[in-house]
Amino acid sequence: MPVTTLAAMTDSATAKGEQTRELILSTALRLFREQGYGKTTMRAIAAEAGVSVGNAYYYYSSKEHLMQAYYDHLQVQHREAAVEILAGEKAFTKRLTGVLVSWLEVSAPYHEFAGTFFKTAAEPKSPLSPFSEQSRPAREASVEVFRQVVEGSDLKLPAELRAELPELLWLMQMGIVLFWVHDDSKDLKRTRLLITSTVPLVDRLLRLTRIPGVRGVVNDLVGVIRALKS
Amino acid sequence: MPVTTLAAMTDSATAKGEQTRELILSTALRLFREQGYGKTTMRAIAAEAGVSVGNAYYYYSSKEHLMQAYYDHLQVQHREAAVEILAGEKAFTKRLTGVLVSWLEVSAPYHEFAGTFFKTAAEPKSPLSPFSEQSRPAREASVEVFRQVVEGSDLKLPAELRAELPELLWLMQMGIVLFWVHDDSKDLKRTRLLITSTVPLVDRLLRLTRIPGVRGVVNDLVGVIRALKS
DNA sequence: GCCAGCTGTTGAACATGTTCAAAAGATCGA
DNA sequence: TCGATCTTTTGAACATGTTCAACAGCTGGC
Repeated sequence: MPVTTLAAMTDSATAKGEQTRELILSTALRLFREQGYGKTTMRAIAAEAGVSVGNAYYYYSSKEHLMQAYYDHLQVQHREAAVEILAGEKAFTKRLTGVLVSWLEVSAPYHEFAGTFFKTAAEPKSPLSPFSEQSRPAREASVEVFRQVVEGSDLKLPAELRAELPELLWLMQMGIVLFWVHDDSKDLKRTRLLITSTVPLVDRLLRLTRIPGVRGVVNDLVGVIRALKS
Repeated sequence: MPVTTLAAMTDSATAKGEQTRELILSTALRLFREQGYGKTTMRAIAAEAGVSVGNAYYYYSSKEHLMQAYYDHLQVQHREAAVEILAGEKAFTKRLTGVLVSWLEVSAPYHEFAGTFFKTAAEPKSPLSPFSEQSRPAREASVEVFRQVVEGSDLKLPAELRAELPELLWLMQMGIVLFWVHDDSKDLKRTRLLITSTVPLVDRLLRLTRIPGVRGVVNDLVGVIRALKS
C-alpha cells in the first residue's frame, strides 16, 4: 500500500502510482462538488477517472478517506491564505477575523457537501474526526495558524492564557464551522455575521482579564482545560 | 404509515401495529447495546424481533430513525430524572450539575454506540440533527429543562440574559455530549470532571455580570445571539 | 355475507461501499 | 534474458441499508 503524506499531495507526481492517486482524488473532488458526496458513487469516481473500483480503494481505503484528502488540501490552501493576511495586519481582531473569513472563502466551493465530512466529527472511532490521534498533524497545523494570529498581534495577555489561546481559537473555529455547515443564507451572510460580531467580543473579553475578578475565573478555566487535556 | 408520536412511545400499546412497533424498537435498542450500532444489521433486528425486514421499515423508515426513537426515549427518561433533582435543590450550581450528571447516568448504557447518533449532528439535511426543524419538539423539551434549572434557582441576573440562558445551557450540554462521546475514561471520570469544574465557572461568570465592563460584553453577546437566531 | 379500502406484512430485488484472490506490470540482481 | 519479488490493477463477489410490488388481514358499510 502506498504511503499517504501531506507532501505527496502538494508535490507534483513523481513515483509511478502518484499520478493515478491524484487523478482519482481530483476526479472525486470534482464529482463531490458537482453532485454532492452522497450522490457520487465510488463506481462513478472510478469510471470517470478511467480506473477500476478496486484501484480507487488501493489508494484510498474508503470513500471517507477521499474526504480526508480534501480536508488536508483545504487546510494547506487556508494556511497559504492566512500567511498573506497575517503579513499585513497587526491588530488582533483584524488578524483573527481575516483568518476566519479566509477559511470561509477557501471552503466556499465545498459548502454543499462539507456537512458530510464534519458529520464524522462526533464519531470517536473514526480516524477522520478532528479530535482523533490520526488527524493530529492536520489539527496541529491548524492550531499553529492561530498561534501566529496571537503571537504577531498587539494583544497583551497573561502568559498562561496566551499559551492556551491558540487551541481555544481553534475550538472556536470548530464551532463556527458547525454553524457554517448549517448556514444556507445568501453568500453565507449569517456565518459572516457570526464572525464579525463574535471576534470583537472575544477581543473585549480577553482584555477584561485585567479585572481581578475576571482574571480569577479565566485562570481557573485555563486550569480546567489543562487538567482535561490530561 | 402509522403516526409517530412521543406519546405512543410511553403509552402502552393500544392499536394493532403498536405492539409490533415497540417490539422492533426494543429489539433494536437491545442489539445496539449488545453489539453496537454498526454491527447490528436491519436483517438481524428483523429476525430477532420475528418480523420481516420490510416490516421494520414500515415502522421506522431508516436505521437512523431507530436511533431517533432511542434519543426521544432517553430524553423522556432524563426529564423524569431532572424533575426529581430540581425538586430538592435551590442552588444554581447544584441544580445545573445535577441535571447534567443525571443525563450522564441515563445515557450511560448507550455510551458505546451513542457516537453514531451524534455524528448526524453536523449533517444539516438530516432530520435527526439536534438543530433541525424536525427535532424542534425534542429540542424545546430539552431547553425547557434548563429553563426550570434557571427559574427555580437563586440566580440573580439581568432579564435579557436570563431569557437566553436556557438555550445557552442547552448548547453547553451539546458541547458536553460531544466531549462525552469521545470520553473513554473509567466510569466517565473525565466528563464528570468537565461538568463539576465547568459549572462553578459558569456560575461565577454569570455573577460577574454585575461588573459594568463585563455586563457590556454579555449584553452584546446576547444581542448577537438574538440577531443570529433571526 | 361480502365487497372496498385501509392497515400490516412479506421477501426478493436493488444500490452501493468494500473486499479479495488473481493477474498484469515494473524492477532488479544474477 | 530470466526469474523473483514488489507494485499496481482488475472485476467479480459480498454485506447491508433500502425499496417496492404483491399479498394478507382486518374493518365498516351495505
